[in-house]
Amino acid sequence: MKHKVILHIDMNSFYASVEMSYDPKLRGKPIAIAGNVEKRKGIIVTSSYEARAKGVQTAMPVWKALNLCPKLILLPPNFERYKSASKAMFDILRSYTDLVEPVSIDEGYMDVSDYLSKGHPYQLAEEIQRRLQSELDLPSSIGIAPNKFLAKMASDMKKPLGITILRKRDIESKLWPLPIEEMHGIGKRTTEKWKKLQINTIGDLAKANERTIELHFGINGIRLLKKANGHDERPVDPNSIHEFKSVGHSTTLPFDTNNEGKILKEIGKLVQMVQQRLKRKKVCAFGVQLMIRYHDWRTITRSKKIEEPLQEDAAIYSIAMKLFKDHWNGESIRLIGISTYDIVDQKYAYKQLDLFEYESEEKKYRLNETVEQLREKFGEKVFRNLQEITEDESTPSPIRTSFQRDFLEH
DNA sequence: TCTGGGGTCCTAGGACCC
DNA sequence: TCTGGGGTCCTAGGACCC
Repeated sequence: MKHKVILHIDMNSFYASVEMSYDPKLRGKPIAIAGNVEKRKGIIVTSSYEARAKGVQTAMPVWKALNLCPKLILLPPNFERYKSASKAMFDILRSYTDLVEPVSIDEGYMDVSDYLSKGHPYQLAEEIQRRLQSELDLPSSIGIAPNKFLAKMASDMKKPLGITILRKRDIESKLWPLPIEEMHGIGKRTTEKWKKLQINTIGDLAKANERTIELHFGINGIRLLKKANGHDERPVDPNSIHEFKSVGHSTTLPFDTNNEGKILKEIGKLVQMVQQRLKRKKVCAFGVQLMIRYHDWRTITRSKKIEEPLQEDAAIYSIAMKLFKDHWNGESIRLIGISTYDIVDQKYAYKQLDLFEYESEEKKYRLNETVEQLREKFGEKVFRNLQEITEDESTPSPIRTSFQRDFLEH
Protein backbone atom coordinates (compact mmCIF):
# COMPACT_ATOMS: atom_id res chain seq x y z
CA MET A 1 0.00 0.00 0.00
CA LYS A 2 1.11 3.49 -0.81
CA HIS A 3 2.47 5.55 2.01
CA LYS A 4 0.29 8.54 2.77
CA VAL A 5 1.09 11.99 4.08
CA ILE A 6 -1.76 13.68 5.93
CA LEU A 7 -1.74 17.17 7.41
CA HIS A 8 -4.08 18.31 10.16
CA ILE A 9 -4.41 22.07 10.34
CA ASP A 10 -5.81 23.45 13.57
CA MET A 11 -6.30 27.17 14.02
CA ASN A 12 -5.22 28.48 17.43
CA SER A 13 -8.04 29.99 19.54
CA PHE A 14 -9.72 30.79 16.27
CA TYR A 15 -12.52 33.20 17.25
CA ALA A 16 -10.23 35.15 19.57
CA SER A 17 -7.53 35.36 16.89
CA VAL A 18 -10.04 36.64 14.33
CA GLU A 19 -11.19 39.33 16.77
CA MET A 20 -7.58 40.35 17.37
CA SER A 21 -6.94 40.69 13.68
CA TYR A 22 -9.96 43.01 13.42
CA ASP A 23 -8.87 45.04 16.43
CA PRO A 24 -5.10 44.88 17.02
CA LYS A 25 -5.51 46.71 20.32
CA LEU A 26 -6.80 43.41 21.73
CA ARG A 27 -3.46 41.74 21.12
CA GLY A 28 -1.63 40.51 24.20
CA LYS A 29 -4.74 40.93 26.34
CA PRO A 30 -6.92 38.30 28.01
CA ILE A 31 -10.00 38.16 25.82
CA ALA A 32 -12.82 35.68 25.47
CA ILE A 33 -15.76 35.16 23.15
CA ALA A 34 -18.85 34.32 25.12
CA GLY A 35 -22.27 33.33 23.86
CA ASN A 36 -25.43 34.54 25.52
CA VAL A 37 -23.81 37.21 27.69
CA GLU A 38 -26.79 39.49 27.23
CA LYS A 39 -29.19 36.75 28.32
CA ARG A 40 -28.04 34.58 31.18
CA LYS A 41 -26.00 31.47 31.59
CA GLY A 42 -23.32 32.58 29.19
CA ILE A 43 -20.32 30.36 28.67
CA ILE A 44 -16.84 30.88 27.25
CA VAL A 45 -16.67 29.75 23.64
CA THR A 46 -13.01 30.58 23.00
CA SER A 47 -10.36 32.51 24.87
CA SER A 48 -6.95 33.96 24.08
CA TYR A 49 -3.80 32.37 25.44
CA GLU A 50 -3.44 35.27 27.89
CA ALA A 51 -6.85 34.36 29.33
CA ARG A 52 -6.03 30.66 29.37
CA ALA A 53 -2.94 31.41 31.41
CA LYS A 54 -5.30 32.64 34.14
CA GLY A 55 -7.31 29.42 34.02
CA VAL A 56 -10.09 30.49 31.65
CA GLN A 57 -11.33 27.50 29.68
CA THR A 58 -13.80 26.74 26.93
CA ALA A 59 -17.33 25.90 28.16
CA MET A 60 -16.72 27.60 31.50
CA PRO A 61 -19.56 29.82 32.80
CA VAL A 62 -18.78 33.50 32.30
CA TRP A 63 -19.05 34.36 35.99
CA LYS A 64 -16.47 31.73 36.81
CA ALA A 65 -14.10 33.03 34.14
CA LEU A 66 -14.45 36.55 35.55
CA ASN A 67 -13.61 35.28 39.01
CA LEU A 68 -10.40 33.75 37.71
CA CYS A 69 -9.53 36.69 35.49
CA PRO A 70 -11.22 39.97 36.49
CA LYS A 71 -9.60 41.84 33.61
CA LEU A 72 -11.05 39.47 31.05
CA ILE A 73 -12.40 41.29 27.98
CA LEU A 74 -15.64 39.67 26.90
CA LEU A 75 -16.77 39.86 23.30
CA PRO A 76 -19.96 38.60 21.67
CA PRO A 77 -19.46 36.21 18.76
CA ASN A 78 -19.34 37.60 15.20
CA PHE A 79 -20.11 34.48 13.24
CA GLU A 80 -20.02 36.22 9.88
CA ARG A 81 -16.42 37.24 10.53
CA TYR A 82 -15.47 33.72 11.56
CA LYS A 83 -17.15 32.22 8.53
CA SER A 84 -15.36 34.48 6.09
CA ALA A 85 -12.03 33.93 7.86
CA SER A 86 -12.71 30.20 7.66
CA LYS A 87 -13.42 30.39 3.96
CA ALA A 88 -10.19 32.30 3.37
CA MET A 89 -8.29 29.71 5.40
CA PHE A 90 -9.68 26.75 3.42
CA ASP A 91 -9.03 28.61 0.16
CA ILE A 92 -5.36 28.70 1.10
CA LEU A 93 -5.39 24.97 1.89
CA ARG A 94 -7.16 24.19 -1.39
CA SER A 95 -4.57 26.11 -3.34
CA TYR A 96 -2.30 23.09 -2.78
CA THR A 97 -4.71 20.19 -3.31
CA ASP A 98 -8.41 19.40 -3.71
CA LEU A 99 -8.06 16.72 -1.07
CA VAL A 100 -9.05 19.02 1.79
CA GLU A 101 -11.61 17.84 4.34
CA PRO A 102 -13.02 20.53 6.63
CA VAL A 103 -13.85 19.07 10.04
CA SER A 104 -15.19 22.22 11.61
CA ILE A 105 -15.02 25.96 11.08
CA ASP A 106 -11.38 26.10 12.13
CA GLU A 107 -9.76 22.74 11.41
CA GLY A 108 -9.29 20.35 8.54
CA TYR A 109 -7.28 17.54 7.01
CA MET A 110 -5.23 17.58 3.81
CA ASP A 111 -4.02 14.53 1.92
CA VAL A 112 -0.79 15.76 0.35
CA SER A 113 0.60 12.35 -0.61
CA ASP A 114 0.52 13.11 -4.31
CA TYR A 115 1.28 16.78 -4.05
CA LEU A 116 4.51 16.05 -2.30
CA SER A 117 6.56 14.52 -5.09
CA LYS A 118 8.72 17.58 -4.67
CA GLY A 119 9.92 18.81 -1.32
CA HIS A 120 9.54 17.69 2.27
CA PRO A 121 6.18 17.81 4.08
CA TYR A 122 7.70 19.92 6.81
CA GLN A 123 8.54 22.65 4.32
CA LEU A 124 4.98 22.55 2.98
CA ALA A 125 3.56 22.83 6.50
CA GLU A 126 5.85 25.76 7.19
CA GLU A 127 4.70 27.51 4.04
CA ILE A 128 1.01 26.97 4.85
CA GLN A 129 1.48 28.18 8.39
CA ARG A 130 3.41 31.22 7.20
CA ARG A 131 0.71 32.09 4.66
CA LEU A 132 -2.13 31.72 7.18
CA GLN A 133 -0.19 34.06 9.44
CA SER A 134 0.88 36.67 6.88
CA GLU A 135 -2.19 36.73 4.63
CA LEU A 136 -4.91 36.23 7.25
CA ASP A 137 -3.11 37.25 10.42
CA LEU A 138 -4.16 33.95 12.02
CA PRO A 139 -1.97 31.49 13.97
CA SER A 140 -2.24 27.75 13.41
CA SER A 141 -0.77 24.43 14.47
CA ILE A 142 -0.07 21.67 11.98
CA GLY A 143 0.35 17.94 12.45
CA ILE A 144 2.06 15.75 9.85
CA ALA A 145 1.48 11.99 9.91
CA PRO A 146 0.67 8.91 7.83
CA ASN A 147 -3.05 9.02 8.79
CA LYS A 148 -5.80 11.27 10.12
CA PHE A 149 -5.72 10.14 13.73
CA LEU A 150 -1.97 10.61 14.12
CA ALA A 151 -2.08 13.95 12.30
CA LYS A 152 -4.80 15.14 14.67
CA MET A 153 -2.83 14.06 17.74
CA ALA A 154 0.30 15.66 16.28
CA SER A 155 -1.29 19.07 15.73
CA ASP A 156 -2.28 19.06 19.40
CA MET A 157 1.27 18.49 20.60
CA LYS A 158 2.60 21.97 20.00
CA LYS A 159 0.42 25.05 20.38
CA PRO A 160 0.37 27.79 19.37
CA LEU A 161 2.19 27.95 16.05
CA GLY A 162 3.60 24.45 16.18
CA ILE A 163 4.47 21.96 13.49
CA THR A 164 4.79 18.36 14.66
CA ILE A 165 5.71 15.25 12.72
CA LEU A 166 4.40 11.98 14.09
CA ARG A 167 5.77 9.02 12.18
CA LYS A 168 4.89 5.41 12.97
CA ARG A 169 8.27 4.98 14.60
CA ASP A 170 7.60 7.96 16.88
CA ILE A 171 4.43 6.47 18.34
CA GLU A 172 6.06 4.71 21.25
CA SER A 173 7.99 7.75 22.43
CA LYS A 174 5.55 10.56 21.57
CA LEU A 175 2.03 9.11 21.67
CA TRP A 176 2.06 6.30 24.20
CA PRO A 177 3.15 8.34 27.22
CA LEU A 178 0.09 10.63 26.92
CA PRO A 179 -2.68 10.20 29.51
CA ILE A 180 -5.67 8.29 28.19
CA GLU A 181 -7.99 11.29 28.42
CA GLU A 182 -5.93 13.15 25.83
CA MET A 183 -6.83 10.61 23.21
CA HIS A 184 -9.20 12.00 20.60
CA GLY A 185 -12.47 10.13 21.11
CA ILE A 186 -12.13 9.58 24.86
CA GLY A 187 -14.05 12.09 26.91
CA LYS A 188 -14.85 12.97 30.47
CA ARG A 189 -17.56 10.38 30.88
CA THR A 190 -15.45 7.32 30.16
CA THR A 191 -12.03 8.37 31.49
CA GLU A 192 -12.75 6.83 34.89
CA LYS A 193 -13.94 3.61 33.30
CA TRP A 194 -10.65 3.27 31.43
CA LYS A 195 -8.65 3.98 34.55
CA LYS A 196 -10.51 1.32 36.51
CA LEU A 197 -9.24 -1.15 33.94
CA GLN A 198 -5.68 0.04 34.64
CA ILE A 199 -5.55 1.84 31.31
CA ASN A 200 -4.02 5.16 32.22
CA THR A 201 -2.07 6.07 29.11
CA ILE A 202 -2.52 5.69 25.37
CA GLY A 203 0.28 3.12 25.55
CA ASP A 204 -1.72 1.05 28.04
CA LEU A 205 -4.61 1.05 25.56
CA ALA A 206 -2.34 0.09 22.67
CA LYS A 207 -1.13 -2.97 24.56
CA ALA A 208 -4.49 -3.93 26.06
CA ASN A 209 -6.28 -7.20 25.43
CA GLU A 210 -8.66 -6.88 22.49
CA ARG A 211 -11.36 -9.09 23.98
CA THR A 212 -11.41 -7.15 27.24
CA ILE A 213 -11.71 -3.84 25.39
CA GLU A 214 -14.53 -5.10 23.21
CA LEU A 215 -16.37 -6.41 26.23
CA HIS A 216 -16.31 -3.03 27.99
CA PHE A 217 -16.34 -0.53 25.13
CA GLY A 218 -17.72 -2.36 22.10
CA ILE A 219 -16.80 -1.54 18.56
CA ASN A 220 -15.70 1.95 19.53
CA GLY A 221 -13.18 0.48 21.96
CA ILE A 222 -11.71 -1.67 19.21
CA ARG A 223 -11.36 1.35 16.95
CA LEU A 224 -9.62 3.30 19.68
CA LEU A 225 -7.27 0.39 20.31
CA LYS A 226 -6.31 0.29 16.65
CA LYS A 227 -5.76 4.04 16.59
CA ALA A 228 -3.59 3.85 19.70
CA ASN A 229 -1.38 1.49 17.69
CA GLY A 230 -1.23 4.01 14.87
CA HIS A 231 -3.74 2.32 12.57
CA ASP A 232 -6.39 4.48 10.93
CA GLU A 233 -7.61 3.82 7.41
CA ARG A 234 -10.19 6.63 7.11
CA PRO A 235 -9.60 8.53 3.88
CA VAL A 236 -9.56 12.31 3.62
CA ASP A 237 -13.03 13.01 2.20
CA PRO A 238 -13.56 16.50 0.72
CA ASN A 239 -17.31 15.92 0.41
CA SER A 240 -18.08 14.85 3.96
CA ILE A 241 -18.91 18.42 4.95
CA HIS A 242 -21.75 18.57 2.39
CA GLU A 243 -23.39 15.34 3.48
CA PHE A 244 -25.06 16.60 6.62
CA LYS A 245 -27.62 14.38 8.31
CA SER A 246 -29.59 16.80 10.44
CA VAL A 247 -30.41 20.49 10.65
CA GLY A 248 -31.59 21.98 13.90
CA HIS A 249 -31.70 24.89 16.29
CA SER A 250 -32.05 25.13 20.02
CA THR A 251 -32.16 27.91 22.57
CA THR A 252 -31.84 28.37 26.28
CA LEU A 253 -34.79 30.49 27.36
CA PRO A 254 -34.17 33.78 29.17
CA PHE A 255 -35.88 32.21 32.21
CA ASP A 256 -37.14 28.76 33.04
CA THR A 257 -40.81 28.72 32.19
CA ASN A 258 -43.87 26.52 32.01
CA ASN A 259 -45.91 29.10 30.11
CA GLU A 260 -47.18 27.05 27.20
CA GLY A 261 -47.86 30.06 24.97
CA LYS A 262 -44.32 31.36 25.38
CA ILE A 263 -42.83 27.96 24.71
CA LEU A 264 -44.90 27.39 21.58
CA LYS A 265 -43.90 30.81 20.32
CA GLU A 266 -40.26 29.88 20.84
CA ILE A 267 -40.82 26.61 18.99
CA GLY A 268 -42.31 28.65 16.15
CA LYS A 269 -39.16 30.78 15.94
CA LEU A 270 -36.89 27.76 15.95
CA VAL A 271 -38.96 26.06 13.26
CA GLN A 272 -38.64 29.15 11.10
CA MET A 273 -34.86 29.21 11.43
CA VAL A 274 -34.66 25.52 10.61
CA GLN A 275 -36.95 25.94 7.62
CA GLN A 276 -34.87 28.79 6.24
CA ARG A 277 -31.74 26.71 6.40
CA LEU A 278 -33.40 23.72 4.74
CA LYS A 279 -34.53 25.99 1.92
CA ARG A 280 -31.15 27.62 1.50
CA LYS A 281 -29.46 24.25 1.32
CA LYS A 282 -32.14 22.97 -1.07
CA VAL A 283 -32.94 19.92 1.01
CA CYS A 284 -35.96 18.32 2.64
CA ALA A 285 -36.27 16.32 5.83
CA PHE A 286 -38.19 13.16 6.64
CA GLY A 287 -38.16 13.50 10.41
CA VAL A 288 -38.56 16.04 13.21
CA GLN A 289 -37.03 15.90 16.67
CA LEU A 290 -38.03 17.92 19.70
CA MET A 291 -35.63 18.40 22.59
CA ILE A 292 -36.73 19.59 26.01
CA ARG A 293 -34.27 20.39 28.77
CA TYR A 294 -36.08 20.86 32.08
CA HIS A 295 -35.14 23.29 34.85
CA ASP A 296 -33.09 20.57 36.56
CA TRP A 297 -31.12 19.74 33.38
CA ARG A 298 -33.02 16.52 32.72
CA THR A 299 -33.24 16.26 28.96
CA ILE A 300 -35.64 14.35 26.78
CA THR A 301 -35.85 13.98 23.01
CA ARG A 302 -38.94 12.91 21.11
CA SER A 303 -38.91 12.35 17.40
CA LYS A 304 -41.25 11.48 14.57
CA LYS A 305 -40.41 10.12 11.18
CA ILE A 306 -42.85 11.02 8.40
CA GLU A 307 -43.59 9.95 4.86
CA GLU A 308 -43.89 13.34 3.20
CA PRO A 309 -40.80 15.45 2.64
CA LEU A 310 -40.69 18.47 4.90
CA GLN A 311 -39.50 21.90 4.03
CA GLU A 312 -42.40 24.26 4.80
CA ASP A 313 -42.52 25.71 8.28
CA ALA A 314 -46.23 25.00 8.77
CA ALA A 315 -45.69 21.27 8.30
CA ILE A 316 -42.64 21.18 10.54
CA TYR A 317 -44.41 23.25 13.14
CA SER A 318 -47.46 21.03 13.33
CA ILE A 319 -45.31 17.97 13.99
CA ALA A 320 -43.12 19.78 16.50
CA MET A 321 -46.17 21.10 18.30
CA LYS A 322 -47.77 17.68 18.49
CA LEU A 323 -44.56 16.18 19.87
CA PHE A 324 -44.51 18.92 22.46
CA LYS A 325 -48.15 18.55 23.49
CA ASP A 326 -47.84 14.77 23.68
CA HIS A 327 -44.69 14.64 25.74
CA TRP A 328 -44.23 17.78 27.86
CA ASN A 329 -44.81 16.90 31.49
CA GLY A 330 -45.76 20.44 32.48
CA GLU A 331 -42.58 21.22 34.42
CA SER A 332 -40.69 24.41 33.71
CA ILE A 333 -38.33 24.32 30.80
CA ARG A 334 -34.81 25.65 30.43
CA LEU A 335 -34.00 24.83 26.82
CA ILE A 336 -36.03 23.92 23.79
CA GLY A 337 -34.73 22.57 20.50
CA ILE A 338 -36.09 21.56 17.12
CA SER A 339 -34.12 19.46 14.70
CA THR A 340 -34.90 17.85 11.37
CA TYR A 341 -33.24 14.64 10.18
CA ASP A 342 -33.18 12.11 7.34
CA ILE A 343 -32.18 14.92 5.03
CA VAL A 344 -32.42 14.34 1.28
CA ASP A 345 -31.75 16.56 -1.67
CA GLN A 346 -34.77 18.55 -2.80
CA LYS A 347 -34.81 16.92 -6.21
CA TYR A 348 -35.31 13.46 -4.71
CA ALA A 349 -38.00 14.71 -2.39
CA TYR A 350 -39.91 16.28 -5.28
CA LYS A 351 -39.98 12.96 -7.03
CA GLN A 352 -41.81 11.66 -4.07
CA LEU A 353 -44.15 14.64 -4.00
CA ASP A 354 -45.11 13.83 -7.57
CA LEU A 355 -45.90 10.31 -6.55
CA PHE A 356 -48.33 11.53 -3.95
CA GLU A 357 -50.31 13.37 -6.57
CA TYR A 358 -51.32 10.00 -7.86
CA GLU A 359 -53.06 8.98 -4.71
CA SER A 360 -56.48 9.94 -5.96
CA GLU A 361 -56.11 7.89 -9.13
CA GLU A 362 -57.29 4.38 -9.62
CA LYS A 363 -54.85 1.88 -8.19
CA LYS A 364 -53.78 -0.04 -11.24
CA TYR A 365 -53.48 3.07 -13.33
CA ARG A 366 -51.52 4.69 -10.60
CA LEU A 367 -49.12 1.83 -10.39
CA ASN A 368 -48.34 1.73 -14.10
CA GLU A 369 -48.12 5.45 -14.31
CA THR A 370 -45.70 5.55 -11.45
CA VAL A 371 -43.36 3.13 -13.07
CA GLU A 372 -43.42 5.24 -16.20
CA GLN A 373 -42.77 8.34 -14.19
CA LEU A 374 -39.86 6.83 -12.38
CA ARG A 375 -38.35 5.75 -15.66
CA GLU A 376 -38.46 9.34 -16.72
CA LYS A 377 -37.17 10.78 -13.52
CA PHE A 378 -34.33 8.35 -13.03
CA GLY A 379 -33.12 8.92 -16.56
CA GLU A 380 -31.00 6.17 -18.01
CA LYS A 381 -32.11 3.73 -15.36
CA VAL A 382 -34.99 1.60 -16.63
CA PHE A 383 -37.14 -0.20 -14.11
CA ARG A 384 -39.06 -3.22 -15.21
CA ASN A 385 -41.29 -3.46 -12.18
CA LEU A 386 -41.89 -2.12 -8.73
CA GLN A 387 -39.96 -4.91 -7.15
CA GLU A 388 -36.86 -3.63 -8.84
CA ILE A 389 -37.47 -0.07 -7.71
CA THR A 390 -37.87 -1.03 -4.11
CA GLU A 391 -34.87 -3.30 -4.20
CA ASP A 392 -32.56 -0.89 -5.97
CA GLU A 393 -30.18 0.66 -3.49
CA SER A 394 -29.89 3.91 -5.41
CA THR A 395 -33.57 4.64 -4.89
CA PRO A 396 -33.78 7.01 -1.92
CA SER A 397 -34.93 5.01 1.07
CA PRO A 398 -38.02 7.12 1.87
CA ILE A 399 -39.28 6.41 -1.62
CA ARG A 400 -38.58 2.73 -1.20
CA THR A 401 -40.45 2.62 2.06
CA SER A 402 -43.35 4.49 0.60
CA PHE A 403 -43.51 2.13 -2.33
CA GLN A 404 -43.51 -0.90 -0.16
CA ARG A 405 -46.31 0.50 1.89
CA ASP A 406 -48.48 2.11 -0.75
CA PHE A 407 -48.10 0.04 -3.87
CA LEU A 408 -46.42 -3.25 -3.38
CA GLU A 409 -49.25 -4.74 -1.40
CA HIS A 410 -51.82 -4.16 -4.15
C1' DT B 1 -24.17 30.86 40.97
C1' DC B 2 -22.66 26.24 37.47
C1' DT B 3 -23.08 24.29 32.54
C1' DG B 4 -24.40 27.23 24.71
C1' DG B 5 -25.39 25.49 20.40
C1' DG B 6 -24.07 23.13 16.34
C1' DG B 7 -23.46 18.45 15.09
C1' DT B 8 -22.07 12.82 14.49
C1' DC B 9 -22.11 8.14 15.83
C1' DC B 10 -23.43 4.13 18.66
C1' DT B 11 -26.53 1.18 21.48
C1' DA B 12 -30.56 -1.04 22.93
C1' DG B 13 -35.33 -2.33 22.98
C1' DG B 14 -39.73 -3.06 20.73
C1' DA B 15 -42.62 -3.71 16.61
C1' DC B 16 -43.10 -6.20 12.72
C1' DC B 17 -42.16 -9.44 8.98
C1' DC B 18 -40.79 -13.88 7.13
C1' DT C 1 -48.78 -26.48 23.73
C1' DC C 2 -45.90 -22.66 24.95
C1' DT C 3 -42.48 -21.71 21.26
C1' DG C 4 -37.01 -20.06 16.77
C1' DG C 5 -34.35 -16.83 14.80
C1' DG C 6 -32.87 -13.37 11.44
C1' DG C 7 -33.48 -8.83 9.64
C1' DT C 8 -35.13 -4.05 9.34
C1' DC C 9 -37.14 0.09 10.99
C1' DC C 10 -38.20 3.36 14.52
C1' DT C 11 -37.39 5.65 18.86
C1' DA C 12 -34.79 7.33 22.95
C1' DG C 13 -30.71 8.15 25.24
C1' DG C 14 -25.93 9.02 25.72
C1' DA C 15 -20.93 9.90 24.59
C1' DC C 16 -18.16 12.81 22.14
C1' DC C 17 -16.34 16.80 19.35
C1' DC C 18 -15.71 21.81 18.17
